[in-house]
Amino acid sequence: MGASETRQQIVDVADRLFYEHGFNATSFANIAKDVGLSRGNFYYHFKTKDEILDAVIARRMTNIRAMLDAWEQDAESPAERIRSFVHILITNRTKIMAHGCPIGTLCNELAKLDHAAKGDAARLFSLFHEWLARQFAALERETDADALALHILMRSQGVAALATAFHDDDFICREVADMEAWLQAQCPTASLPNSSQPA
Amino acid sequence: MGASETRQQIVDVADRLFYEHGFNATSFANIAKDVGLSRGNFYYHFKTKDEILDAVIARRMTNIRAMLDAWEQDAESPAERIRSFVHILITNRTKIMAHGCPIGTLCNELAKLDHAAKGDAARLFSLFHEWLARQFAALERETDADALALHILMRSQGVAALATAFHDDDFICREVADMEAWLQAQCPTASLPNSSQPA
DNA sequence: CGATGTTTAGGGCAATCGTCCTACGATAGC
DNA sequence: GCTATCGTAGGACGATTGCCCTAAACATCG
Repeated sequence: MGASETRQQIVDVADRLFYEHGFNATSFANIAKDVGLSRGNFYYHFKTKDEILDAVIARRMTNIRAMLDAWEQDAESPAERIRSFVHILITNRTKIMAHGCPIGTLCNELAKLDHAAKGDAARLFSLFHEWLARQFAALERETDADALALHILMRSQGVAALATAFHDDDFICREVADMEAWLQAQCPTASLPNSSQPA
Repeated sequence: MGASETRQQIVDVADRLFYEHGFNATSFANIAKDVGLSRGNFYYHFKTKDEILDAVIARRMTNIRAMLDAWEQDAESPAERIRSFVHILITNRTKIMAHGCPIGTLCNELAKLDHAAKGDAARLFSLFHEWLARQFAALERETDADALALHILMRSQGVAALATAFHDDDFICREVADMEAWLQAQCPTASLPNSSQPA
C-alpha cells in the first residue's frame, strides 16, 4: 500500500475518533489500532499529533466545501439551500445526540486546550457562515445577510448542544420546524415547499 | 486547616480548572498545584478523579439553585426573571468567549468520554429548563412552557458556542437583544422595561 | 539477479497519568 | 508526657502518553 493511501486512511480514522471521543482523549495507539498499523510507525507519516489534527481539519474543510457545492447544485433556490443546511440536524441526529456537532465540539475543546489550531477550527464555521450569508444575500437581504447567517448557525449549534444533553428527537424536529418558519418569515418572497408561490 | 475546608478548596479549584481546560485535560497534579497540596495526598480527600467530578457537579448544582433563587427574589415579574437568565450571556461574555458555557461544554465532553456522570451533568441543564418553564407557565403559557424554556436554553447555548469560536462581542449583544424581542413577542401581556405597559 | 529507496513492525524513551501506600508533623485528650 | 487521631508530604506503582530510533520487509528498476 502506498504512503499516501495509508496517510489518507489515518486521517479518516482520526477524523472519526476525534469526533467520537475528542482530540485529547484520542491517542496515537487508538488511531493505530483502528488503522491496523503499529504505534511506532506513525512517526513516518505524522511527526506530531498536532499534524494529524491539521490534516483532519483540512479534510473537513474540503468535505464541507463539497457538501456546500452539492447543495448549491441540487437546491433550486437560496431558501431551499438554507433548508438543506438546517436539515443536517435531522439527518445526523443520531450522531449529534451521541457526540454533538463535529465542528462546535472541536472548537470548544481546542479553545479549552488553548490549542494553536483553534483558529483553523473556527474557519470551519466560517465556511458555513459565508455560504449562508451568500444565500441570504440572494434573498434580497444583502444588508443583514451576515447577521442572519450567524443567527441560523447559532441556532443549529444550540440545537446540537441540547440534543446531546437530552437525547430528545422531538426537540430537534420541533426546533428545525421553527427554524424553517423563521426562515419563511424572514424572506417572504422566497419559494419554499408547502407554501404558496409568489405571483 | 480542617479536612472539610481543604475539601471545599479542592472542589473550588477543580471547578475552575474543569471549566477552563476541561475535565480530561485537568490532572490531579494541576489541581494539587493550585490548591498548594502534594499530589499523593489527594487520596485522603478523594479516592478517584470521578469523585471530584461528582463533587464539582454537586457544587454547580447548588450554585445554580442559589442563582435561580436570587433571580426569583430580585426580579419582579416572570419576564424579568427570564431576562436575568438571558443576560448572563453578556455578564459572563469574557469567560464564555474564552471557555464556552460551563454546562454545555461539560456535557459535550462527558458525552464524548461516555462518562458515567454525563447524566448528572445534563441535570444542570434541567435546573435551568424547569425554572424557565415555570416562568413561562406564570406568563400564561402553561401548555407550551416546556418547549419555550427549551427554546431559550437552546439559543443561549448556540450563542455561547459561536461566541467561543468567533470572539464577537457584537454578535452576543445582538442575539441577546433578539432573544428579548422574541420574549416580548411570545408574552405580549408581560411587563418589560422600555415597553408600554398593558392597560 | 542485485541495488536502491520506500514503508513497515517493534520497541525504547522520558514524562505523565490516576491511584495507592507509608511515614511524619501537628494537635488534642488522658 | 504518652497516646491516638487527623492531615499531610513524598514517593512508588503500573499503565499510558507523545515521540523517536533501528532494522527488516517491501517494491521497483537497472
